Amino acid sequence: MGARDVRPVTSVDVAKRAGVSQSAVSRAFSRMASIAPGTREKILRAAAELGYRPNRIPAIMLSGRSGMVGVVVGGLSNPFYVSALEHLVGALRDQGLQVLLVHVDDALTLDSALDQLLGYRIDAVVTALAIGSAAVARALGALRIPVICFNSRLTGPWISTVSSDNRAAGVVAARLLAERGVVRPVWLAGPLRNVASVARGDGFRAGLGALAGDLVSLRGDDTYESGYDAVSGMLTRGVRPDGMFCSNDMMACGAIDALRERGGLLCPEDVVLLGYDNIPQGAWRAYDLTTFDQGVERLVEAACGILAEALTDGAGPVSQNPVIEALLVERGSSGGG
Amino acid sequence: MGARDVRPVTSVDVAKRAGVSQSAVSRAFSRMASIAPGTREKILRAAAELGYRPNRIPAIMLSGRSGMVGVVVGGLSNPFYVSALEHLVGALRDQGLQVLLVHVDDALTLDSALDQLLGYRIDAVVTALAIGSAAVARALGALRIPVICFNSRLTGPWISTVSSDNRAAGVVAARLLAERGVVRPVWLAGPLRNVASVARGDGFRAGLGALAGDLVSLRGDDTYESGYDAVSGMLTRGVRPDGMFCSNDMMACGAIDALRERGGLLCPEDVVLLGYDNIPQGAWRAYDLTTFDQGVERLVEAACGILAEALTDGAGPVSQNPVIEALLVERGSSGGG
DNA sequence: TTGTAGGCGTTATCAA
DNA sequence: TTGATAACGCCTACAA
Repeated sequence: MGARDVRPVTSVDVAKRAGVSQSAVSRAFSRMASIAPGTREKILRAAAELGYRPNRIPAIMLSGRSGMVGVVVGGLSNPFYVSALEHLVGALRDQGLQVLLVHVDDALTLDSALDQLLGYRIDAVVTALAIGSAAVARALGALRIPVICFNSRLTGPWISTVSSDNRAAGVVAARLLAERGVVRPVWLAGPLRNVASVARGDGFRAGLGALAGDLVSLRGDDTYESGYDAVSGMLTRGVRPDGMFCSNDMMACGAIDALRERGGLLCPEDVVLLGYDNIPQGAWRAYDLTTFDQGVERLVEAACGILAEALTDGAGPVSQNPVIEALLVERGSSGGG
Repeated sequence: MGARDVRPVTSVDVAKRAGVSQSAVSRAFSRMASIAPGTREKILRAAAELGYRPNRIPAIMLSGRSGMVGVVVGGLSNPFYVSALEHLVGALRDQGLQVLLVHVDDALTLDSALDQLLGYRIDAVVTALAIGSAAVARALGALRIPVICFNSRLTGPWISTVSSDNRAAGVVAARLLAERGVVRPVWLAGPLRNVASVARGDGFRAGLGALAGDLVSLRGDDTYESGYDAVSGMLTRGVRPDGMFCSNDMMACGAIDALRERGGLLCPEDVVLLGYDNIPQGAWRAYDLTTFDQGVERLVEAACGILAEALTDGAGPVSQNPVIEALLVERGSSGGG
């Protein structure tokens, strides 16, 4: 037994020092407890002297609620998810909730990770996984605690999803390209399993109207490299677009670089190009990317609202699916800004 | 009392169903406990039928150890820190440790956040705060649990710091510029409080030798915008460098864009330019940035090694300060790659 | 190998 | 307003 094992100061220690009962100490640290101001002060002084810090663990045992929320993230290589995480952590803190962070590579990791988290009696799960397989849905639904997703298609009595209005944004993108006189549009999609990407593509096609017949569709995996490669391949095949909508900003940046390097095409002079997410790098001068802002603050706010409701005492399973409008941010790549 | 309040399945429930004592259930789920294989199997079956999941909270009460590590991050706008966080979370998981994430804006937030975390009886704190003020050091040192920092200067019996060899990298950067025939070097520093940046600058100056007399020093705040602005200002003042070392990749990207847009200067033709961190965006074609890779994996590995030692039963305060060599990654901005 | 019983540090209930 | 006492769910001697 080394120095680490010095027993932390408990309420009993404080009680002894302050000459009161242990329950009095508990009351001194509780908001809505009736205690004489003098007693409380005496206790707080004793507590400060001893360096006492209330232990939350026993309260968790009694209440069955830990005040912790499991936050499951996938690849953080996309700055959009990082930003979402950042805001989420702050918003949860403001609600007095702690974040138990889990990073997940595949469904297997998810299962074992959730298992672990359940041992800690987390109150809810928030996930920003772009991808929702059936296995994931099953795992999350089985938890029987509130689950909140971003841009997913998962459903179930305990599952809520906060989405950006992907389809509407796709329509707006199409209209913008049409306005700019685009006649050879290209759609750079994300992975098929990314439902947000699918919705963006659907909206884009719908918005193109008659022009949709000429639409060239490419597919990437939401990374910069995949955008670069997809466009390089397209150029090699002799396709030279004059307008392009990319399912996210990372791919859009790759597309811009490929257009310039492999095709000598510049945005917006030769190609009117749009992305999605409004990541910081899109605003960097080398890209100056027109894009859609999902409104991370509003997404997170909606998520936390649902969470608050779901965690209300006596609330049953909560399932809501708010949709948040994405806002066009015009910069140079579309000839705006 | 709504649906959420259905009492979770406990070991007593399982015991009843399996027709054994509660302690038998506890043993069935514990590694090094003597239990008859048949009994264990019977119990596991009953547990599966009931959907029992061992509750870790009581064990925390008994042992005083939660298996949770507080991870404190500052701005996640720098992808380098994101990558470090990502690796860290994975590595801690592999050690059976959970991550309680805290996002901190200022010393005040830190204090209250640490207070909260202590209530959860976290076993240690890992922080990737770029900035270590005296207040932060005091707050962390007062915890009396192991604290591990990245690239900090914090000291104390409970505090360890894992650093990249910032000074040595600075020397290497200077030598590389000299080799490339640079005669008008520029150093773009980060904030003064960033000790890693200071060390990089010291090494750079030392490595320049006689050339150091002509060194132009700029200061940014580690963001893209600050790099862009600092270089724009420099160009306005008529300074036209032929070599540049930037304290991090974000500023380096800003510098490259400013050199091109505001000065018509290209890298590497006109300016040999280096960054630090090896963030993914540096590899994007628009930047093709030569940089130093801190070796996140090795940094994290070192941190976890220290942590494992510090969390060994009976270990006293552990304080180590390993330094990890940063590796030059040559790409186009220095004329290499 | 198995069961019984005590205790971990709080909060909540009840009596004083 | 206070203090004594019973939980909370599991782990761990100790006894059988």
